[in-house]
Amino acid sequence: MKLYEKYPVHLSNSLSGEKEKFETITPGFVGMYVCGPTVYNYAHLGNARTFLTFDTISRYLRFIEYKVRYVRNITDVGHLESDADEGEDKIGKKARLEQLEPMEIVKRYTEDFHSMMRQFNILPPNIEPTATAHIIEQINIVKKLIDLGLAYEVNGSVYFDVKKYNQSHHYGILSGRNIEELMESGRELDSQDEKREKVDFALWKKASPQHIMRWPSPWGEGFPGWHIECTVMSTKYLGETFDIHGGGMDLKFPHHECEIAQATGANGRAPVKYWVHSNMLTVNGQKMSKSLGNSFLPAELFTGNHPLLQKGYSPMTVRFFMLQSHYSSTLDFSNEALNAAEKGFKKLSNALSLIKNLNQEKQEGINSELSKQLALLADECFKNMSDDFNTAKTLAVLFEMASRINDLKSGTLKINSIEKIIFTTFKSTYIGMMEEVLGLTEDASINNNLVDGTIQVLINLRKKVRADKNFALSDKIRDDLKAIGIQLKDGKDGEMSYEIEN
RNA sequence: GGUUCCGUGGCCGAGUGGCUAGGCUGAGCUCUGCAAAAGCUCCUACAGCGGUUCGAAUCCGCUCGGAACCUCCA
Repeated sequence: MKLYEKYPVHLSNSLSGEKEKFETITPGFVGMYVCGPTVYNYAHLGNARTFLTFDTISRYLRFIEYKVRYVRNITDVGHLESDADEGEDKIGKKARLEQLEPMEIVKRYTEDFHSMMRQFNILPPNIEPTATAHIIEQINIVKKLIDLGLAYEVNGSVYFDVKKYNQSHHYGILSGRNIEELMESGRELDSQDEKREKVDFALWKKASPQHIMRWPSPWGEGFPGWHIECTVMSTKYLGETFDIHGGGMDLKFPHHECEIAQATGANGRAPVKYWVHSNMLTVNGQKMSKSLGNSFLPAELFTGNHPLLQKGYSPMTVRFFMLQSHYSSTLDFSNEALNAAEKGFKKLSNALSLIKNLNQEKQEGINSELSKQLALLADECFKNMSDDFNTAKTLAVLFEMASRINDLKSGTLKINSIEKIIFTTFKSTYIGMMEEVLGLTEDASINNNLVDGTIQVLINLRKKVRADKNFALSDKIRDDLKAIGIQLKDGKDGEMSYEIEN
Protein backbone atom coordinates (compact mmCIF):
# COMPACT_ATOMS: atom_id res chain seq x y z
CA MET A 1 0.00 0.00 0.00
CA LYS A 2 1.35 3.36 -1.03
CA LEU A 3 1.34 6.25 1.39
CA TYR A 4 -0.98 8.21 -0.88
CA GLU A 5 -3.50 5.43 -0.48
CA LYS A 6 -3.13 5.42 3.27
CA TYR A 7 -3.42 9.19 3.47
CA PRO A 8 -5.59 10.25 0.52
CA VAL A 9 -5.12 13.88 -0.42
CA HIS A 10 -7.97 16.38 -0.51
CA LEU A 11 -7.38 19.78 -2.02
CA SER A 12 -9.29 22.99 -2.70
CA ASN A 13 -10.16 23.25 -6.34
CA SER A 14 -10.62 26.85 -7.46
CA LEU A 15 -12.71 25.59 -10.32
CA SER A 16 -15.42 24.14 -8.10
CA GLY A 17 -14.66 26.29 -5.10
CA GLU A 18 -14.69 23.19 -2.98
CA LYS A 19 -12.34 20.80 -1.31
CA GLU A 20 -12.23 17.64 -3.38
CA LYS A 21 -10.67 14.22 -3.16
CA PHE A 22 -7.52 14.17 -5.25
CA GLU A 23 -7.76 11.50 -7.91
CA THR A 24 -5.03 11.61 -10.49
CA ILE A 25 -5.65 10.96 -14.14
CA THR A 26 -3.08 8.19 -14.14
CA PRO A 27 -2.95 6.35 -10.81
CA GLY A 28 0.29 7.05 -9.01
CA PHE A 29 1.34 9.87 -11.31
CA VAL A 30 0.85 13.60 -10.94
CA GLY A 31 1.25 16.23 -13.63
CA MET A 32 1.53 19.74 -12.25
CA TYR A 33 2.02 23.02 -14.07
CA VAL A 34 2.73 26.30 -12.31
CA CYS A 35 2.96 29.73 -13.90
CA GLY A 36 6.48 30.94 -13.31
CA PRO A 37 7.93 34.43 -13.29
CA THR A 38 8.27 36.99 -16.03
CA VAL A 39 11.96 37.67 -15.91
CA TYR A 40 12.17 41.39 -16.46
CA ASN A 41 12.97 42.45 -12.92
CA TYR A 42 14.16 41.20 -9.54
CA ALA A 43 11.85 38.69 -7.94
CA HIS A 44 10.49 39.78 -4.59
CA LEU A 45 9.16 37.99 -1.55
CA GLY A 46 5.58 37.95 -2.71
CA ASN A 47 6.65 35.99 -5.75
CA ALA A 48 8.50 33.57 -3.51
CA ARG A 49 5.38 32.66 -1.58
CA THR A 50 3.67 31.16 -4.61
CA PHE A 51 6.67 29.09 -5.61
CA LEU A 52 7.13 28.01 -2.02
CA THR A 53 3.53 26.80 -1.95
CA PHE A 54 3.94 24.61 -4.98
CA ASP A 55 7.37 23.49 -3.89
CA THR A 56 5.79 22.18 -0.70
CA ILE A 57 2.95 20.57 -2.60
CA SER A 58 5.28 18.77 -4.99
CA ARG A 59 7.56 17.74 -2.13
CA TYR A 60 4.66 16.26 -0.20
CA LEU A 61 3.17 14.46 -3.19
CA ARG A 62 6.55 12.84 -3.79
CA PHE A 63 6.92 12.04 -0.12
CA ILE A 64 3.71 10.04 -0.17
CA GLU A 65 5.06 8.12 -3.16
CA TYR A 66 3.47 9.79 -6.14
CA LYS A 67 5.59 10.11 -9.23
CA VAL A 68 5.42 13.82 -9.98
CA ARG A 69 6.24 15.75 -13.11
CA TYR A 70 6.40 19.38 -12.10
CA VAL A 71 6.60 21.94 -14.90
CA ARG A 72 7.17 25.60 -14.11
CA ASN A 73 7.79 27.99 -16.96
CA ILE A 74 9.92 31.06 -17.39
CA THR A 75 8.19 33.83 -19.28
CA ASP A 76 10.90 35.42 -21.34
CA VAL A 77 8.76 37.13 -23.94
CA GLY A 78 7.59 40.52 -22.88
CA HIS A 79 4.01 40.62 -21.82
CA LEU A 80 2.49 43.92 -22.66
CA GLU A 81 2.22 46.47 -19.94
CA SER A 82 -0.97 48.45 -19.50
CA ASP A 83 -3.41 47.83 -22.29
CA ALA A 84 -3.10 44.73 -24.40
CA ASP A 85 -3.18 46.65 -27.65
CA GLU A 86 -1.01 49.67 -27.06
CA GLY A 87 1.17 48.55 -24.20
CA GLU A 88 4.88 48.19 -24.06
CA ASP A 89 6.85 44.97 -23.88
CA LYS A 90 8.34 44.81 -20.42
CA ILE A 91 11.47 42.95 -21.36
CA GLY A 92 12.03 45.05 -24.45
CA LYS A 93 11.52 48.23 -22.47
CA LYS A 94 13.96 47.17 -19.81
CA ALA A 95 16.45 46.20 -22.51
CA ARG A 96 16.27 49.64 -24.07
CA LEU A 97 16.60 51.36 -20.71
CA GLU A 98 19.66 49.36 -19.80
CA GLN A 99 20.95 49.25 -23.37
CA LEU A 100 21.11 45.50 -23.42
CA GLU A 101 19.85 42.73 -25.62
CA PRO A 102 16.48 41.40 -24.43
CA MET A 103 18.11 38.06 -23.84
CA GLU A 104 20.63 39.69 -21.55
CA ILE A 105 17.75 40.99 -19.48
CA VAL A 106 16.18 37.58 -19.47
CA LYS A 107 19.43 35.93 -18.47
CA ARG A 108 20.14 38.33 -15.65
CA TYR A 109 16.76 38.05 -14.01
CA THR A 110 16.47 34.33 -14.58
CA GLU A 111 19.74 33.89 -12.71
CA ASP A 112 18.45 36.14 -9.96
CA PHE A 113 15.24 34.15 -9.73
CA HIS A 114 17.09 30.86 -9.52
CA SER A 115 19.36 32.16 -6.85
CA MET A 116 16.35 33.23 -4.81
CA MET A 117 14.80 29.80 -5.24
CA ARG A 118 17.98 28.18 -3.98
CA GLN A 119 18.17 30.45 -0.95
CA PHE A 120 14.70 29.47 0.12
CA ASN A 121 15.42 25.80 -0.57
CA ILE A 122 12.77 25.71 -3.27
CA LEU A 123 13.63 22.74 -5.46
CA PRO A 124 13.88 23.12 -9.22
CA PRO A 125 10.93 21.80 -11.23
CA ASN A 126 11.41 18.79 -13.49
CA ILE A 127 11.01 20.91 -16.58
CA GLU A 128 11.46 24.65 -16.77
CA PRO A 129 10.43 25.60 -20.29
CA THR A 130 10.74 29.06 -21.73
CA ALA A 131 8.25 30.83 -23.96
CA THR A 132 10.85 31.78 -26.57
CA ALA A 133 11.73 28.13 -27.08
CA HIS A 134 8.12 27.35 -27.99
CA ILE A 135 7.30 29.98 -30.59
CA ILE A 136 6.57 27.40 -33.28
CA GLU A 137 4.15 25.52 -31.08
CA GLN A 138 2.45 28.77 -30.18
CA ILE A 139 2.05 29.70 -33.84
CA ASN A 140 0.61 26.27 -34.52
CA ILE A 141 -2.05 26.49 -31.89
CA VAL A 142 -3.01 29.97 -33.07
CA LYS A 143 -3.43 28.58 -36.58
CA LYS A 144 -5.54 25.80 -35.18
CA LEU A 145 -7.79 28.24 -33.34
CA ILE A 146 -8.24 30.28 -36.51
CA ASP A 147 -9.15 27.13 -38.43
CA LEU A 148 -11.68 26.25 -35.77
CA GLY A 149 -13.23 29.67 -36.13
CA LEU A 150 -12.34 30.66 -32.58
CA ALA A 151 -9.80 33.29 -33.54
CA TYR A 152 -9.54 36.00 -36.14
CA GLU A 153 -6.73 38.00 -37.70
CA VAL A 154 -6.66 41.77 -37.97
CA ASN A 155 -3.67 43.68 -39.37
CA GLY A 156 -1.13 41.03 -38.47
CA SER A 157 -2.51 40.37 -35.02
CA VAL A 158 -4.69 37.46 -33.99
CA TYR A 159 -7.36 37.61 -31.30
CA PHE A 160 -9.34 34.97 -29.52
CA ASP A 161 -13.06 35.29 -30.16
CA VAL A 162 -14.45 35.05 -26.66
CA LYS A 163 -18.06 35.60 -27.67
CA LYS A 164 -17.87 32.76 -30.18
CA TYR A 165 -16.27 30.48 -27.61
CA ASN A 166 -18.92 31.41 -25.10
CA GLN A 167 -21.65 30.11 -27.38
CA SER A 168 -20.58 26.57 -26.67
CA HIS A 169 -18.65 26.97 -23.42
CA HIS A 170 -18.72 29.13 -20.36
CA TYR A 171 -16.06 31.83 -20.46
CA GLY A 172 -15.60 32.84 -16.82
CA ILE A 173 -16.05 29.39 -15.37
CA LEU A 174 -12.98 29.75 -13.16
CA SER A 175 -13.32 33.29 -11.90
CA GLY A 176 -17.09 33.27 -11.57
CA ARG A 177 -17.67 35.94 -14.16
CA ASN A 178 -20.07 36.02 -17.01
CA ILE A 179 -19.44 37.50 -20.39
CA GLU A 180 -22.31 39.97 -20.32
CA GLU A 181 -20.99 41.65 -17.20
CA LEU A 182 -17.50 41.68 -18.59
CA MET A 183 -18.67 43.36 -21.74
CA GLU A 184 -20.56 45.97 -19.78
CA SER A 185 -17.89 46.90 -17.30
CA GLY A 186 -14.40 48.20 -17.70
CA ARG A 187 -12.74 49.96 -20.54
CA GLU A 188 -14.66 50.79 -23.69
CA LEU A 189 -13.40 49.78 -27.08
CA ASP A 190 -12.00 52.80 -28.84
CA SER A 191 -11.79 53.46 -32.55
CA GLN A 192 -8.17 52.32 -32.64
CA ASP A 193 -9.08 48.89 -31.38
CA GLU A 194 -8.75 45.94 -33.65
CA LYS A 195 -10.62 43.61 -31.34
CA ARG A 196 -14.22 42.82 -32.09
CA GLU A 197 -15.12 42.78 -28.44
CA LYS A 198 -13.22 44.12 -25.50
CA VAL A 199 -13.28 40.70 -23.85
CA ASP A 200 -11.25 39.27 -26.72
CA PHE A 201 -7.58 38.78 -26.03
CA ALA A 202 -4.46 38.63 -28.16
CA LEU A 203 -3.03 35.30 -29.27
CA TRP A 204 -0.46 36.90 -31.51
CA LYS A 205 0.58 40.53 -31.73
CA LYS A 206 2.04 42.33 -34.67
CA ALA A 207 5.36 43.88 -33.70
CA SER A 208 5.59 47.62 -34.06
CA PRO A 209 8.77 48.85 -35.81
CA GLN A 210 10.49 49.63 -32.53
CA HIS A 211 9.52 46.35 -30.88
CA ILE A 212 12.68 44.29 -30.46
CA MET A 213 11.38 40.85 -29.59
CA ARG A 214 9.87 39.52 -32.81
CA TRP A 215 9.46 36.36 -34.80
CA PRO A 216 8.15 35.61 -38.28
CA SER A 217 4.69 34.12 -38.49
CA PRO A 218 1.94 33.51 -41.07
CA TRP A 219 0.59 36.93 -40.04
CA GLY A 220 3.86 38.81 -40.33
CA GLU A 221 6.51 39.69 -37.76
CA GLY A 222 5.22 39.61 -34.25
CA PHE A 223 5.25 37.95 -30.88
CA PRO A 224 2.93 35.66 -28.94
CA GLY A 225 0.20 36.94 -26.66
CA TRP A 226 0.46 36.59 -22.96
CA HIS A 227 -1.70 33.56 -22.28
CA ILE A 228 -0.85 31.20 -25.07
CA GLU A 229 2.58 30.13 -23.86
CA CYS A 230 1.22 28.40 -20.79
CA THR A 231 -1.33 26.49 -22.79
CA VAL A 232 1.34 25.35 -25.23
CA MET A 233 3.92 24.33 -22.68
CA SER A 234 1.56 22.64 -20.27
CA THR A 235 -0.01 20.65 -23.10
CA LYS A 236 3.33 19.71 -24.57
CA TYR A 237 4.82 18.35 -21.38
CA LEU A 238 1.77 17.19 -19.44
CA GLY A 239 -0.87 16.40 -22.02
CA GLU A 240 -4.16 17.92 -23.06
CA THR A 241 -5.59 17.33 -19.62
CA PHE A 242 -3.40 17.22 -16.56
CA ASP A 243 -3.88 17.07 -12.81
CA ILE A 244 -2.89 20.33 -11.16
CA HIS A 245 -2.45 23.83 -12.48
CA GLY A 246 -1.14 26.32 -9.97
CA GLY A 247 -0.28 29.96 -9.73
CA GLY A 248 -0.86 33.10 -7.75
CA MET A 249 -4.38 34.24 -7.02
CA ASP A 250 -3.84 37.31 -9.16
CA LEU A 251 -3.47 35.15 -12.25
CA LYS A 252 -6.92 33.63 -11.89
CA PHE A 253 -8.40 36.31 -14.08
CA PRO A 254 -7.76 36.89 -16.85
CA HIS A 255 -4.72 34.68 -17.37
CA HIS A 256 -6.04 31.32 -16.24
CA GLU A 257 -9.49 32.02 -17.58
CA CYS A 258 -7.96 32.62 -20.99
CA GLU A 259 -5.89 29.49 -20.73
CA ILE A 260 -9.01 27.45 -20.13
CA ALA A 261 -10.75 29.04 -23.10
CA GLN A 262 -7.84 28.56 -25.51
CA ALA A 263 -7.07 25.03 -24.50
CA THR A 264 -10.68 23.93 -24.37
CA GLY A 265 -11.28 25.60 -27.71
CA ALA A 266 -8.28 24.02 -29.35
CA ASN A 267 -8.44 20.54 -27.86
CA GLY A 268 -12.09 20.12 -27.13
CA ARG A 269 -11.50 19.25 -23.52
CA ALA A 270 -10.83 21.03 -20.25
CA PRO A 271 -7.09 21.30 -19.70
CA VAL A 272 -6.95 20.98 -15.94
CA LYS A 273 -8.55 18.84 -13.27
CA TYR A 274 -7.58 20.79 -10.19
CA TRP A 275 -6.83 24.51 -10.18
CA VAL A 276 -4.89 25.62 -7.14
CA HIS A 277 -4.29 29.26 -6.31
CA SER A 278 -2.02 30.55 -3.61
CA ASN A 279 -2.92 33.76 -1.89
CA MET A 280 -1.03 37.00 -1.64
CA LEU A 281 1.63 38.12 0.77
CA THR A 282 0.54 41.45 2.25
CA VAL A 283 2.22 44.33 4.02
CA ASN A 284 -0.04 46.19 6.43
CA GLY A 285 -2.94 44.38 4.86
CA GLN A 286 -2.06 45.39 1.32
CA LYS A 287 -0.81 43.13 -1.41
CA MET A 288 2.95 43.17 -1.73
CA SER A 289 3.72 44.31 -5.23
CA LYS A 290 6.31 46.12 -7.14
CA SER A 291 4.00 48.81 -8.37
CA LEU A 292 2.83 49.66 -4.85
CA GLY A 293 6.43 49.99 -3.76
CA ASN A 294 5.97 47.77 -0.74
CA SER A 295 7.91 44.77 -1.95
CA PHE A 296 10.93 43.22 -0.31
CA LEU A 297 13.91 41.77 -2.08
CA PRO A 298 15.51 38.69 -0.54
CA ALA A 299 18.76 40.50 0.08
CA GLU A 300 16.98 43.29 1.95
CA LEU A 301 15.30 40.72 4.11
CA PHE A 302 18.42 38.74 4.93
CA THR A 303 20.46 41.80 5.80
CA GLY A 304 17.63 43.76 7.37
CA ASN A 305 18.52 46.64 5.10
CA HIS A 306 15.00 47.95 4.58
CA PRO A 307 13.10 50.83 6.20
CA LEU A 308 10.40 48.49 7.49
CA LEU A 309 12.77 45.96 9.02
CA GLN A 310 14.49 46.13 12.39
CA LYS A 311 16.91 43.35 11.58
CA GLY A 312 17.69 40.60 9.10
CA TYR A 313 16.07 37.19 8.99
CA SER A 314 17.46 33.96 7.61
CA PRO A 315 15.88 32.27 4.58
CA MET A 316 14.73 29.34 6.71
CA THR A 317 13.05 31.68 9.18
CA VAL A 318 11.15 33.22 6.31
CA ARG A 319 10.27 29.85 4.86
CA PHE A 320 8.96 28.74 8.24
CA PHE A 321 7.07 32.00 8.63
CA MET A 322 5.26 31.45 5.36
CA LEU A 323 4.46 27.83 6.12
CA GLN A 324 2.77 28.85 9.36
CA SER A 325 -0.22 30.04 7.42
CA HIS A 326 -2.30 28.19 4.88
CA TYR A 327 -1.41 28.91 1.27
CA SER A 328 -4.96 29.95 0.47
CA SER A 329 -5.01 32.72 3.07
CA THR A 330 -3.36 36.08 2.76
CA LEU A 331 -0.35 36.38 4.99
CA ASP A 332 0.73 39.63 6.54
CA PHE A 333 4.39 40.44 6.67
CA SER A 334 5.72 42.25 9.74
CA ASN A 335 8.68 42.49 12.07
CA GLU A 336 6.74 41.07 14.98
CA ALA A 337 5.59 38.05 13.03
CA LEU A 338 9.09 37.46 11.71
CA ASN A 339 10.60 37.68 15.18
CA ALA A 340 8.12 35.14 16.46
CA ALA A 341 8.88 32.91 13.50
CA GLU A 342 12.59 33.11 14.15
CA LYS A 343 12.19 31.81 17.68
CA GLY A 344 9.66 29.20 16.73
CA PHE A 345 11.80 27.86 13.94
CA LYS A 346 14.81 27.68 16.21
CA LYS A 347 12.88 25.38 18.50
CA LEU A 348 12.00 23.02 15.67
CA SER A 349 15.48 23.21 14.27
CA ASN A 350 17.07 22.33 17.61
CA ALA A 351 14.79 19.35 17.96
CA LEU A 352 15.78 18.29 14.47
CA SER A 353 19.44 18.07 15.29
CA LEU A 354 18.63 16.35 18.57
CA ILE A 355 16.52 13.60 17.07
CA LYS A 356 19.11 12.85 14.44
CA ASN A 357 21.43 11.78 17.23
CA LEU A 358 18.84 9.94 19.27
CA ASN A 359 18.88 6.19 18.90
CA GLN A 360 17.22 3.36 20.65
CA GLU A 361 19.80 0.94 21.97
CA LYS A 362 17.43 -1.63 23.30
CA GLN A 363 13.79 -1.91 24.07
CA GLU A 364 12.72 -2.41 27.68
CA GLY A 365 9.78 -1.66 29.91
CA ILE A 366 7.43 -0.72 27.13
CA ASN A 367 5.37 2.36 27.88
CA SER A 368 2.37 1.69 25.70
CA GLU A 369 0.70 4.98 26.53
CA LEU A 370 3.73 6.93 25.33
CA SER A 371 4.17 4.71 22.31
CA LYS A 372 0.59 5.30 21.35
CA GLN A 373 0.94 9.03 21.74
CA LEU A 374 4.05 9.22 19.57
CA ALA A 375 2.49 7.04 16.89
CA LEU A 376 -0.51 9.32 16.82
CA LEU A 377 1.63 12.41 16.36
CA ALA A 378 3.42 10.94 13.36
CA ASP A 379 0.09 9.93 11.89
CA GLU A 380 -1.31 13.44 12.38
CA CYS A 381 1.47 14.95 10.27
CA PHE A 382 0.37 12.97 7.25
CA LYS A 383 -3.31 13.58 7.86
CA ASN A 384 -2.78 17.31 8.11
CA MET A 385 -0.64 17.49 5.01
CA SER A 386 -3.12 15.39 3.07
CA ASP A 387 -5.84 17.79 4.14
CA ASP A 388 -5.22 20.47 1.53
CA PHE A 389 -1.51 20.66 2.32
CA ASN A 390 -2.17 22.26 5.67
CA THR A 391 1.35 23.19 6.67
CA ALA A 392 0.11 25.30 9.59
CA LYS A 393 -1.56 22.33 11.23
CA THR A 394 1.39 20.12 10.45
CA LEU A 395 3.75 22.56 12.13
CA ALA A 396 1.55 22.55 15.23
CA VAL A 397 2.07 18.78 15.41
CA LEU A 398 5.79 19.14 14.81
CA PHE A 399 5.95 21.47 17.81
CA GLU A 400 4.37 18.73 19.91
CA MET A 401 6.89 16.29 18.56
CA ALA A 402 9.72 18.69 19.30
CA SER A 403 8.63 18.85 22.92
CA ARG A 404 8.68 15.08 23.14
CA ILE A 405 12.09 15.01 21.51
CA ASN A 406 13.36 17.36 24.20
CA ASP A 407 11.85 15.06 26.81
CA LEU A 408 13.64 12.10 25.30
CA LYS A 409 16.89 14.03 25.20
CA SER A 410 16.65 15.17 28.82
CA GLY A 411 15.57 11.73 29.97
CA THR A 412 12.17 12.87 31.21
CA LEU A 413 10.83 10.28 28.82
CA LYS A 414 12.71 7.03 28.37
CA ILE A 415 13.69 6.36 24.83
CA ASN A 416 13.99 2.61 25.41
CA SER A 417 10.42 2.39 26.61
CA ILE A 418 9.05 3.15 23.16
CA GLU A 419 8.07 0.36 20.85
CA LYS A 420 10.87 -0.02 18.35
CA ILE A 421 8.81 0.37 15.20
CA ILE A 422 7.08 3.43 16.62
CA PHE A 423 10.32 5.13 17.55
CA THR A 424 11.65 4.50 14.06
CA THR A 425 8.51 5.96 12.47
CA PHE A 426 8.45 8.89 14.86
CA LYS A 427 12.04 9.75 14.08
CA SER A 428 11.77 9.36 10.34
CA THR A 429 8.51 11.31 10.24
CA TYR A 430 9.92 14.26 12.14
CA ILE A 431 13.04 14.40 10.01
CA GLY A 432 11.13 13.71 6.80
CA MET A 433 8.41 16.26 7.43
CA MET A 434 10.94 18.91 8.38
CA GLU A 435 13.55 18.43 5.73
CA GLU A 436 11.89 16.72 2.80
CA VAL A 437 8.31 17.95 2.95
CA LEU A 438 8.57 21.41 4.48
CA GLY A 439 12.10 21.96 3.25
CA LEU A 440 13.17 23.25 6.65
CA THR A 441 16.80 22.35 7.02
CA GLU A 442 18.97 23.51 9.84
CA ASP A 443 20.17 27.00 9.19
CA ALA A 444 23.56 26.97 7.57
CA SER A 445 25.85 28.32 10.23
CA ILE A 446 29.46 29.28 9.98
CA ASN A 447 30.07 25.88 11.44
CA ASN A 448 33.16 24.09 10.22
CA ASN A 449 35.76 21.76 11.59
CA LEU A 450 38.15 24.46 12.64
CA VAL A 451 35.53 26.38 14.58
CA ASP A 452 34.10 23.23 16.05
CA GLY A 453 37.53 22.02 17.15
CA THR A 454 38.32 25.36 18.74
CA ILE A 455 35.09 25.42 20.67
CA GLN A 456 35.64 21.86 21.84
CA VAL A 457 38.98 22.94 23.30
CA LEU A 458 37.21 25.69 25.23
CA ILE A 459 34.48 23.32 26.31
CA ASN A 460 37.00 20.86 27.71
CA LEU A 461 38.77 23.67 29.49
CA ARG A 462 35.52 24.84 30.99
CA LYS A 463 34.62 21.34 32.11
CA LYS A 464 37.88 21.21 34.01
CA VAL A 465 37.40 24.57 35.79
CA ARG A 466 33.82 23.67 36.62
CA ALA A 467 34.96 20.44 38.17
CA ASP A 468 37.35 22.56 40.22
CA LYS A 469 34.40 24.77 41.17
CA ASN A 470 36.10 27.78 39.66
CA PHE A 471 32.78 29.28 38.64
CA ALA A 472 34.16 32.75 38.05
CA LEU A 473 36.36 31.47 35.26
CA SER A 474 33.78 29.06 33.89
CA ASP A 475 31.25 31.89 33.71
CA LYS A 476 33.78 34.07 31.97
CA ILE A 477 34.37 31.49 29.27
CA ARG A 478 30.65 31.16 28.75
CA ASP A 479 30.01 34.91 28.77
CA ASP A 480 32.87 35.68 26.42
CA LEU A 481 31.71 33.07 23.93
CA LYS A 482 28.16 34.38 24.26
CA ALA A 483 29.42 37.85 23.43
CA ILE A 484 30.69 36.66 20.07
CA GLY A 485 27.53 34.69 19.36
CA ILE A 486 28.24 31.24 20.70
CA GLN A 487 25.82 29.97 23.31
CA LEU A 488 27.09 27.20 25.58
CA LYS A 489 24.51 24.90 27.10
CA ASP A 490 25.26 22.83 30.16
CA GLY A 491 23.65 19.44 30.13
CA LYS A 492 22.51 17.53 33.20
CA ASP A 493 25.28 14.99 33.12
CA GLY A 494 28.06 17.55 32.78
CA GLU A 495 27.88 17.39 29.01
CA MET A 496 28.13 20.65 27.14
CA SER A 497 26.83 21.61 23.76
CA TYR A 498 26.90 24.86 21.87
CA GLU A 499 24.83 26.74 19.40
CA ILE A 500 25.90 29.45 17.02
CA GLU A 501 23.47 32.32 17.08
CA ASN A 502 22.94 34.54 14.14
C1' G B 1 -20.24 49.68 -10.14
C1' G B 2 -19.50 44.05 -10.93
C1' U B 3 -17.18 39.35 -8.94
C1' U B 4 -14.94 37.10 -4.72
C1' C B 5 -12.72 36.73 -0.01
C1' C B 6 -11.69 38.06 5.00
C1' G B 7 -12.59 40.18 10.21
C1' U B 8 -10.25 34.70 15.88
C1' G B 9 -7.17 35.94 22.69
C1' G B 10 -1.49 41.35 23.74
C1' C B 11 0.70 39.93 18.48
C1' C B 12 0.94 36.21 14.33
C1' G B 13 -2.10 32.38 12.78
C1' A B 14 -5.03 27.21 12.24
C1' G B 15 -9.91 25.63 12.72
C1' U B 16 -16.10 25.58 9.20
C1' G B 17 -21.96 22.68 13.76
C1' G B 18 -20.63 19.77 19.89
C1' C B 19 -14.17 17.66 21.38
C1' U B 20 -6.77 21.37 23.48
C1' A B 21 -4.85 24.29 17.48
C1' G B 22 0.10 25.97 17.43
C1' G B 23 3.90 29.81 17.66
C1' C B 24 5.52 34.50 19.93
C1' U B 25 4.94 37.75 24.19
C1' G B 26 3.74 38.15 29.60
C1' A B 27 3.36 35.75 34.79
C1' G B 28 4.70 31.64 37.95
C1' C B 29 7.10 26.90 39.01
C1' U B 30 10.81 22.73 38.18
C1' C B 31 15.80 21.43 36.75
C1' U B 32 20.79 24.07 37.19
C1' G B 33 26.63 26.39 41.34
C1' C B 34 24.45 30.56 38.47
C1' A B 35 22.66 31.08 33.55
C1' A B 36 20.98 29.38 28.89
C1' A B 37 18.22 25.49 26.99
C1' A B 38 14.31 22.34 28.31
C1' G B 39 9.70 20.72 30.90
C1' C B 40 5.09 22.10 33.46
C1' U B 41 1.13 25.67 34.73
C1' C B 42 -1.64 30.20 34.01
C1' C B 43 -3.64 34.56 31.13
C1' U B 44 -8.63 31.48 26.60
C1' A B 45 -10.75 34.52 21.76
C1' C B 46 -13.90 34.14 17.79
C1' A B 47 -16.27 42.44 14.55
C1' G B 48 -21.66 43.92 15.90
C1' C B 49 -26.91 42.70 15.78
C1' G B 50 -30.66 39.20 14.64
C1' G B 51 -32.08 34.16 12.98
C1' U B 52 -31.79 28.52 12.24
C1' U B 53 -30.46 24.50 15.80
C1' C B 54 -30.80 20.52 21.61
C1' G B 55 -26.06 23.04 20.50
C1' A B 56 -22.55 28.09 16.19
C1' A B 57 -16.34 31.12 15.91
C1' U B 58 -18.29 27.48 12.32
C1' C B 59 -24.87 27.72 8.74
C1' C B 60 -28.42 32.05 7.12
C1' G B 61 -29.58 37.49 7.01
C1' C B 62 -28.36 42.48 7.94
C1' U B 63 -24.76 46.27 9.67
C1' C B 64 -19.78 47.97 10.26
C1' G B 65 -14.61 47.43 8.83
C1' G B 66 -10.59 45.53 5.55
C1' A B 67 -8.61 43.19 1.10
C1' A B 68 -8.12 40.96 -3.90
C1' C B 69 -9.63 40.70 -9.05
C1' C B 70 -12.24 43.40 -13.17
C1' U B 71 -5.06 47.01 -16.46
C1' C B 72 0.74 44.13 -15.84
C1' C B 73 1.57 41.44 -11.35
C1' A B 74 3.03 35.33 -7.84
